[in-house]
Amino acid sequence: MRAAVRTKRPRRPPPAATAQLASSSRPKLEKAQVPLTLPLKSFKFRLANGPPLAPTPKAFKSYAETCATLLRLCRAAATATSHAAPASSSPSSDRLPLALSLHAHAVRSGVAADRSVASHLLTTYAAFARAAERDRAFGDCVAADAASPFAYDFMVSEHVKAGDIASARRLFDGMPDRTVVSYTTMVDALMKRGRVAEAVELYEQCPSGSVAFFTATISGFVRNELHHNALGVFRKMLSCRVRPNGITIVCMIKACVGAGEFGLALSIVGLAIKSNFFESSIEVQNSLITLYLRMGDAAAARKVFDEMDVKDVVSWTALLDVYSESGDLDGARRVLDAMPERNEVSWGTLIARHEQRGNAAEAVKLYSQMLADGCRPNISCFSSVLSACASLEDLRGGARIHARSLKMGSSTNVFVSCSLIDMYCKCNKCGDAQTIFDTLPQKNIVCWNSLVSGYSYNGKMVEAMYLFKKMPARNLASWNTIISGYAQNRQFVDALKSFNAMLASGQVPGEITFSSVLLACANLCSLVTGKMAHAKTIKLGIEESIFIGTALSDMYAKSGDLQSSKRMFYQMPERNDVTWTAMIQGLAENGFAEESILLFEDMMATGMTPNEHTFLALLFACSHGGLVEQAIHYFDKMQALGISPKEKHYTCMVDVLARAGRLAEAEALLMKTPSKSEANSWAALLSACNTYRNEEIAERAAKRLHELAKDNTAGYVLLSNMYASCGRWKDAARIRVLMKGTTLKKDGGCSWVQVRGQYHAFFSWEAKHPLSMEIDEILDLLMWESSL
DNA sequence: CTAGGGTTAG
Repeated sequence: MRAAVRTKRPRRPPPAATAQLASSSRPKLEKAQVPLTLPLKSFKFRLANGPPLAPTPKAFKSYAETCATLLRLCRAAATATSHAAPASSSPSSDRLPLALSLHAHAVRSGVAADRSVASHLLTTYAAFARAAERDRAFGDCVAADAASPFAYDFMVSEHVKAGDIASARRLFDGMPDRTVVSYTTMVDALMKRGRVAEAVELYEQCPSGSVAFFTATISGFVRNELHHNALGVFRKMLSCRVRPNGITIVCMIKACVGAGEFGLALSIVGLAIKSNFFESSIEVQNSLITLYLRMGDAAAARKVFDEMDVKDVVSWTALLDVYSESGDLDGARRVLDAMPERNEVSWGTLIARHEQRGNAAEAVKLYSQMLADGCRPNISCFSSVLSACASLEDLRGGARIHARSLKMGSSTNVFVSCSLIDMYCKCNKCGDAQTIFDTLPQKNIVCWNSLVSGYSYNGKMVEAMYLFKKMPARNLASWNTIISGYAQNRQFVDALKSFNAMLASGQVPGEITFSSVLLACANLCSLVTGKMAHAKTIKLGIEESIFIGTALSDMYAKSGDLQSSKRMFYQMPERNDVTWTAMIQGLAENGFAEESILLFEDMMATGMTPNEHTFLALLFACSHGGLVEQAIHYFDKMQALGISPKEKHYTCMVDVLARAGRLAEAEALLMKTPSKSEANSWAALLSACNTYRNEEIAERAAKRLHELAKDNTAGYVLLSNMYASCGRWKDAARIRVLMKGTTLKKDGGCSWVQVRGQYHAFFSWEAKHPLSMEIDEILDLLMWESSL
């Protein structure tokens, strides 16, 4: 019975079985298992019948071929095992001892040095992940002069796969004749590790070129964001008459997108269609979706997706990004839910987009949903969600993610580490950030910049500068970090000093640099320095930039040169809400309240939407111009536009009302303030009470101020002055005593002069200037002379 | 023994 069934099956398999075989996702496994039994049986038979000697050349050849075939079958079994499900792994795993005994017999029979057998031994051991035996087999190969170029190629690639570039390189350098395959392997490995210079050297050394060789170089340049070099390699490839294939097209589309060469990209797409790569390759179609998306043609991207016969996760993820890029994050979420399968990249895309658009809370929420969906976060996910935690200042959440990244071994990745450093610093945990930094096995320049920026964020400019000086290398971002750090911490003199150091170091400043430098100039009212900075922006050809233009206009206004400020403003090719706000504020601060209000009306007329800062500038104008009615009008208008007033808006309103003597209204508004902690408003009211001699409200204001202004020196000073001006000397003295008791000190005055590009600052509370002794002496001399 | 290069996110 059994025999009958067996003999029938190979002749005419049942239709169901054929269908199953055809649809199997692992045809290799089937192929390897089916023919293995017969040759093995005959081999065992030979072993059992005496030592297999090879007396005639014909017999030798036949025996070597048998060995090679058997080893190939062993290797195929090993590869099939590593890809197959665990259940089916047991029948193939016993092939390793077989391979070992084959090896022994091959040695004894003298066929081990046969090129084919030697190569098979090498690949078999590699397939069974036996590195030691593999290396010995290769060593034997070389010793017996049986090492084919293939054996060398294979070993180079094995070292690269193990991450041992040094060994790969050593082997490559010692190769008798280097093949284009090993050149390809080396160039690719070096490019993937960012060692572009070495890769380029090999690229130029390689005497010939294949599609894979050129494509690997193109891909390497793209990976290292050297898109124009990639385009150059493509031109070289064409001039060498090497025809691109689908993989080349994919890499070139990426290169063109990176270089912004959309015209070239489209002609390459034309080439792909002509060569029929487009129809046959899902990857080419996927990269086309992204190409159209980056060109800003979402409809075309959508069309490519819709017309695809077969779509995979990548296609769906690309579509998801088509939605998120156009700002439709809800649509992107719908795509995510509709996808037949999702992976961590799909989730990561959505998380990153939410994080970029400032919706950090949603990013964190999506992250937990991703985990619930069973996706393991990768480097990018960690990086995005940690940035989200940083902006939420969510230390607990951030630390939890830190723990997971530790468990997954991703925490030492530079991207994740930088995000971690940033997150801990934003949560005011500089110590933890420093620990992460110190324990990093390899740091890049971004890690240094992150920590410098973190210290600046926490106002620790001494630490920031210490670190900045210790940096092994500095780039534009490093200089921007330290300069903006000083500017944000209002150490404007230091900001300008660093700017000068930057210029001296030969680093060319960028837009961000100038926005900090101009901010410093504006705050120091240093028109000369500001003008020099302006000249530099013209020289660099960036004065037309919206950021630079705004900063310049602001700098001129703050320095009192309204003429230049206005000229900058009106010359700008385009203006945004920040630009308008800066000009409105500039006019207000220089006392042109009416003009400021008129400019605001112009802004509204152009259809620009004002923000809370715009209204603050406007209310400031009203307050300084004493325009009470307008202030009330704009205060209402602001709320009508859906902008809720913040403390500073209330302060302005209280100020304008109080200055006009409408003290009761001011007090009433202040009582309505959602945040009761604004001491400055009470101080403004108190100050006005002083002017209008309203002791009744003054008492209440003083009481509130006293409660709130535990650390507000201005409040104490005002209160004390108020009592003094009313003749209530005892109260005034009491406040002064109170100030001393709470270790509060009135902020000292500070002034500075610029002499030959150097800033010299003078402080009222201590003699900090190194030459203060000499300066004082000369001052005494001058005073004595003038008194004569 | 026929290798070596690839698609989405950051």
